[in-house]
Amino acid sequence: MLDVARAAQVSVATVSALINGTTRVSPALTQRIEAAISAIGYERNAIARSLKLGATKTIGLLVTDIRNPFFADIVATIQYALNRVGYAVMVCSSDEDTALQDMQIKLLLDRAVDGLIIAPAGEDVMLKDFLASVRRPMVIIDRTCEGLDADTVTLDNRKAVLDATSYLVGLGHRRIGYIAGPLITSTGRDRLSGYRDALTEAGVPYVEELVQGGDSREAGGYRAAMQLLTQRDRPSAIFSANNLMTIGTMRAIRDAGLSCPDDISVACFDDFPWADVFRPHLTTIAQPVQAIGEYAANLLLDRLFGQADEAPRRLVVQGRLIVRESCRALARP
Amino acid sequence: MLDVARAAQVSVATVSALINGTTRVSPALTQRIEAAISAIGYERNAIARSLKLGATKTIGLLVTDIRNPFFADIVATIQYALNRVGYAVMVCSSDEDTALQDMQIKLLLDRAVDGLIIAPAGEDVMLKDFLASVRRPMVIIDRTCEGLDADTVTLDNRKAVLDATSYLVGLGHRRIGYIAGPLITSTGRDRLSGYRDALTEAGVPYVEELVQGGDSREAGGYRAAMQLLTQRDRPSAIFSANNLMTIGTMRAIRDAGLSCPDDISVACFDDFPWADVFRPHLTTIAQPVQAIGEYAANLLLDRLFGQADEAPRRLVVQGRLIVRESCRALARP
DNA sequence: AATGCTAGTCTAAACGTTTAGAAGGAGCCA
DNA sequence: TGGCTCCTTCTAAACGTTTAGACTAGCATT
Repeated sequence: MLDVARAAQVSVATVSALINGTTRVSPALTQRIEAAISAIGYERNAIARSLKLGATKTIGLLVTDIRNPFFADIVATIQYALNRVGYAVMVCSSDEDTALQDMQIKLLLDRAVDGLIIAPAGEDVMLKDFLASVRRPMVIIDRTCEGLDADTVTLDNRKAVLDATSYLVGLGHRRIGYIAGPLITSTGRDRLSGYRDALTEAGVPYVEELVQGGDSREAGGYRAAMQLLTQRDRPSAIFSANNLMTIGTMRAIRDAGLSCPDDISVACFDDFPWADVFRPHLTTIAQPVQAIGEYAANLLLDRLFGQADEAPRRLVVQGRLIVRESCRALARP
Repeated sequence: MLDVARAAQVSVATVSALINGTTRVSPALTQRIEAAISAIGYERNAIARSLKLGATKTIGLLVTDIRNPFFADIVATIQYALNRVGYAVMVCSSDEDTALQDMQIKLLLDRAVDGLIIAPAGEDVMLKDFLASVRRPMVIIDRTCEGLDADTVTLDNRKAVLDATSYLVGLGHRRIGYIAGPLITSTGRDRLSGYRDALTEAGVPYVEELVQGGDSREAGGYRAAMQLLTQRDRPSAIFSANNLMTIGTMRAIRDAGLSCPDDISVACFDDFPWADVFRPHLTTIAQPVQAIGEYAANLLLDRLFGQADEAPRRLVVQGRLIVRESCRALARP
């Protein structure tokens, strides 16, 4: 900018004024400055600008796994919503690893992001103190973090699983296997409680051995499903608590030489874009992904522009059970 | 930092020296400074630091569609590789829209990224001049950009499709439909040429109407497949040139009331993590995604650290045909 | 006693912007 | 002519670091 100013024989203040349109600049100088800019090929240094303005117009987004289509969708939506208003998005993936998660957050903070959107991994309790120490606008998505004063966008997980389980019960299923996500997360607990509540409502006894813990990845889903499928009194249906574990579940069913829905019914959390194209056509709970992303972006923008000290807002959205063909009705005995 | 220096009664230079470990600091001062830092809760301002150092330790990554599992995987791999060496990744998605792409690149440059990894969208020619004007280390992945002096990592697309097509021919197929990606991209052209070359090799005539252009999204794949399926002399096999179009293709087959592989065989580009779990078990060309991501990250790091003026390197990796059950052998007539 | 070396610390000048407030000039009115 | 206002432009001080080079004191060497 100094070079431009010299070439145009004006002060840097005038160049800055012209570029930012903060003050009127006479036509004569405007022309000279513009000529100098294009002659030199000047590009404003964004770092110096950020330093002076105290904002980077960048937000950090941390998810547990970009490869998970659910989060890929979330990332795309948030990215789009924030780009529209001039913000860039720095994406990190914690791979469900709390140590990595801490590193990533530090990495983001060290890039001086103006705000954060986080889908937390690992145990709430551990994370809480760490996040509380981050003095930056922040919204938590997907899972909650008990006791943390931050905006959140979450699904009504209990209700969603309750609906799906009730649907299975309605088809006549009594032994329903449940492949759970990690119970150290609010999501894992809420979804499981939906399952329990549905059974209770229907008067079906809750059987400990029908609930198997997965790790929310494909491998965990596979192990858990195998456990269920090899029990002497095999369940007639399985509910899988997230999309990656569902893939593992289906692989286990295949490896066990069984067929869905003939030998075993399957319902699961999270929809797939191809669910009605490949067989078995899965019955799923679809999350309103777009809405979650938009809400998260908007909550953060509100904080960035507006009242930073307002009470935290907690948005809860509803899932939707999409019935396809992976669950069959049991004949009444 | 000034506050810390004052509180510890030292100069800012000493504080900086301690924090960065650039010079030895006596135990007495070390203790005083550390006490002051934790008392004040000081955190180094990364922007000021970047300004002084002239580097942000951040790279920009632009893909055409984060929701595409292929790119999600690429993003995750690159992110991991760069995080490991202290770089953050700013991700943008152009949604195959060249105007949006230009905006995103400007957005990234305006954040003063140290380098760029780009999977270009749209016509090569348009992009070339724009990218050439970006004076920053850069590597192009997935597609090439004719005439642009940049490092690239690409797949041997022609060879991959040639293999797949030859496989179909070997099964006895003669009328093989081809659902092409946009021919304004190198990827689109190279893949198509693999198809043509395989036919030529086998002495099978190339039929214009068997090649239908998709838009590389699901909707385009659907339209193209429908076109093929409703021809009087329906092809016995279809090759779909990317993963999203494949979903569209399968949807079209379903909507046409046909079954794969009984009524029509399907092979396609890009593997799915669930391809061997859901039916039909697709025969696909798998790209070495991890390798592509790693190579891209390493090429960029080489540029960032080393010789910025070295001749551009062009890496080409090989795909792998994974035969499953979506293609059936035709009885010899 | 003069000199040199080492270790630890400091001063001050960058890095490239933005912006408050000063300065200068033109036009207008009494 | 003097006093006002308005418009444009400039000066200079931030923003929070890093770092070359100066300085000091203590100690060993000649």
